Amino acid sequence: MPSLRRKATPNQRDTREHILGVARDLFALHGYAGVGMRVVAERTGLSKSALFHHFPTKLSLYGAVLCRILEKLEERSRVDLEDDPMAQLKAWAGGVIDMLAEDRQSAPLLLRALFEEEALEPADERYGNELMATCIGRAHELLRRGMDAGRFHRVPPAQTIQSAIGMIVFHFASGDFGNGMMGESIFAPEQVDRRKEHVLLVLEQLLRVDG
Amino acid sequence: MPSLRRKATPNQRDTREHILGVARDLFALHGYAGVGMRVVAERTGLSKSALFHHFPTKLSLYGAVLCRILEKLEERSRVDLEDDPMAQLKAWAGGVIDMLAEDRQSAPLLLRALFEEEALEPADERYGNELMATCIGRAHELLRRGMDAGRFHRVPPAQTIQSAIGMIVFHFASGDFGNGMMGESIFAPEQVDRRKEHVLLVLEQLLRVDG
DNA sequence: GTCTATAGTCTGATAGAC
DNA sequence: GTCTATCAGACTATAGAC
Repeated sequence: MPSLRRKATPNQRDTREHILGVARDLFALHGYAGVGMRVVAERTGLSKSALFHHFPTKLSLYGAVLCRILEKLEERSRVDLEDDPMAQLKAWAGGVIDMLAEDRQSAPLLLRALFEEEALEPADERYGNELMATCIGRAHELLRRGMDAGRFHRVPPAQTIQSAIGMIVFHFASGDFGNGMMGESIFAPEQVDRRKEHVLLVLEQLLRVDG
Repeated sequence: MPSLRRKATPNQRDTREHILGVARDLFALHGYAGVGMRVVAERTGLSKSALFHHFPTKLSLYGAVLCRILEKLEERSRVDLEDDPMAQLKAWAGGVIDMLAEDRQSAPLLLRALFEEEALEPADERYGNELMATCIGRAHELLRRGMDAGRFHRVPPAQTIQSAIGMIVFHFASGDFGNGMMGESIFAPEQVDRRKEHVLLVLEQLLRVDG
């Protein structure tokens, strides 16, 4: 009966997952330098040494947390190239919004990773950049196709993508400031829907060619 | 000749200014927990104790840095209520963009302050919140007037402000990611102009009532 | 106002037993 | 794989001389 709840002697994978979840929450709230391995160990219920057994350095733990998030982002930003450009845009932005709304720690962590010049281990750095490039590349491609087909106004794609990311990531990283602005939790389901609606409206107004 | 370059025995104000500048750069790059008072002292050319004489705690130094930035932001976000709503919008967004572009450390510091739950000293917390509220309040007021006058479409003001802040602050905090996206430094003067143009275009497309 | 010296705590990381 | 015990160094902050 392998699918029964296992409680004792969790295997290596489960322990890793557990550590990653705890570390993600802490890094999101306090930043890389603000989190000590002691606290991570306490919250996971492990000793520090056991923790260092799973992740040989603090930086490797941080890198693993970031890559995990970027993998999800890459996965959720996929678009169907058969769709018309506006549907692709909705799929891209909608996917990213859903992902950031489901894991509330993702947006602050992503933002931090951008300006925190905390160089990751080279392998994580390469892998992370690759995932990010794929995600951004999809947006570039979808905008290019829309403009070439005459369905989108010709606006600078890089500017537009920066705006889209800003509108989306900032909002879901804005914490109490955002809660105060919106009058309720930015992660409340209906608030997430309203945010999606608004971001798509902004992009539509900018891009849509009136026919 | 009081205006000659004084080198020896700088007065208290100059020393404070010097410390604030050094600390701002460091906090922007490494976050609150990532900066030690030892490093701040080294970079300012003071001893640690001399530094603690000017700022009794690390938190008070951090608070002073943040408040300084918020003061500038408040100052630059002023609008002339006699102007028509679209001109007010341009003044508001343009002022904020200019400010963040002039002090490149401001945008990352502001973002950090939002989700870093690093409670400031109560006095700084209150003062900072007040400055921020003034700045945001101006945007709210300007949108309300524009809508009431029938010059702006009726879109949710809170959503619109979140989008404006996101488009502006994220861009100027995006560091190397942004540089890569734009193909040159996001702080190059002509890049700043292009960003301003784009953000205002987005807001115009969203808000402007065609006549 | 600035210094040297230091207190006491916390850091990331390791050694070696079980 | 997990533990206890420990390392050298960095941390914020203070005391007291000049």
